[in-house]
Amino acid sequence: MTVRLDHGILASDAPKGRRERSMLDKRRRIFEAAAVLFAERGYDEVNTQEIAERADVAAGTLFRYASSKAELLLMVYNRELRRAIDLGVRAAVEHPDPVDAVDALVQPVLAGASRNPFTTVAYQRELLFGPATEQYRAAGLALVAELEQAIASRLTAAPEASGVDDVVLWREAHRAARTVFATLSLLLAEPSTGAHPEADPSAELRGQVAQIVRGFRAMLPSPSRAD
Amino acid sequence: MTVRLDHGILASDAPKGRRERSMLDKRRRIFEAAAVLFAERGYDEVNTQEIAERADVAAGTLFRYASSKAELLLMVYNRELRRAIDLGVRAAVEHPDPVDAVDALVQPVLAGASRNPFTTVAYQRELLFGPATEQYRAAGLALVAELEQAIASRLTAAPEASGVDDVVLWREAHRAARTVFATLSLLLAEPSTGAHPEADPSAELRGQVAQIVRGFRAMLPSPSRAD
DNA sequence: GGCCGAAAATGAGTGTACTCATTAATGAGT
DNA sequence: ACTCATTAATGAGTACACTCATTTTCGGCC
Repeated sequence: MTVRLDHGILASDAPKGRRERSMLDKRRRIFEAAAVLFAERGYDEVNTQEIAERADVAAGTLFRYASSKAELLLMVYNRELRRAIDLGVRAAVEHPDPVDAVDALVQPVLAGASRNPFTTVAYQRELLFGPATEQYRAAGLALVAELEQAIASRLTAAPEASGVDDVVLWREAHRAARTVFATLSLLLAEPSTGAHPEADPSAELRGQVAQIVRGFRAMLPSPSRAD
Repeated sequence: MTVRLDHGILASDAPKGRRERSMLDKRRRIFEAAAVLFAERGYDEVNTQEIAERADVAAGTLFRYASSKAELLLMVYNRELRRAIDLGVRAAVEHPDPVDAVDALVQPVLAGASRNPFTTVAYQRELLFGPATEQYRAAGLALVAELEQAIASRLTAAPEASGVDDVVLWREAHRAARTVFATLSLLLAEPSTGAHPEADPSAELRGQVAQIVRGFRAMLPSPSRAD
């Protein structure tokens, strides 16, 4: 059962022993069990015992792979967020207009959320307000930072940004990006707040993005009246 | 069940019997016990048993006055939010400039939060992402709506808003107000995310508000170049 | 193959938020 | 003052996330 690699392929995708393979497989089983159960029945309605059973591990073993139930949720849905961001980045390059581009960047996140609204609420809750030290939470926050970075980059690339002091430009771009994400978060919380029963969250998001991007432009000192 | 009052005083502040008085007093004791313990040791470090003991009621009795530990938190900190909003509203009228005014409206919320950063994180978490049906959560969300309304009102009162179609004006004003609150929420989550260790959250909030208000102005169709 | 230290897995145990069947208190009617 | 239906209070019980002392498995070494 030894893995023989005469060519120089990286060890990372060549499991080195029974032990490591077993752990990788357990991780996979746990991930899948959690993913399926959360999707089918929702975060609150699933208990860790069930996830452990479906993954065919003991109850305590779960917590060697994710330090809490919330971390399991983060682990699973980080992948969805990853996908949504990649989709958004690819879609954004098609749009010359900054508003269109930023809108295209964030819409996939909203779209992904509409599949499991309440589990998305739980994900947002744990991501933004959860305990500070957890590994999958940190990974999720890194994804958020990446999304914000993508938004900021797109904004600074706009033609009207030329000739503006870089420090000011990037500060304002990051502010706008942060604001866009904040708005997106609140929109994702809506199933829970029920505060603004928007007929069309997607259109509302676009409206907010338009306003924020306009605000960003208006803050730039050089008043190049483009558009 | 008839309320007999020969003078026209409202029934609400005239306890009608031993039972009602006893319940009011219990509510007061529970509120105070929760407030003190949360403030002293933080939400996570206090258990409901301790609150019950300090309030001198049985463990089960707590849950007749607040349906969950989270509801206790909401109950207590809604009062802080109420205070902060009132402060903000009073401060805002002093400022002729809309950016200054909106900034003045929201700064007290941030200031109040800095007293108990982590308990504020918990409050935000429960307020925005908690279970949908709870009474104190609904009250808290109403306060948020009130804050957003105050912001929107102030924005529509700006001179450059005159002569703009009311529907557009209010739609954009509410969007901006919502965005301001979203931004504020993220800023309040910072102790937990640690993502942007701003030296000065207050200054950052002002920067974001400036951008959002500018965006609001820029969306108004009539391009009255005021200021 | 057999031994041994290290690492992983296990599941009974623990703390705690919340429930609910039972008990106690209240006040309206007589 | 007594009865009695209604409502509040109670605290032992339950469910569930999470812990940790013990057991099992692994893999390097002879």
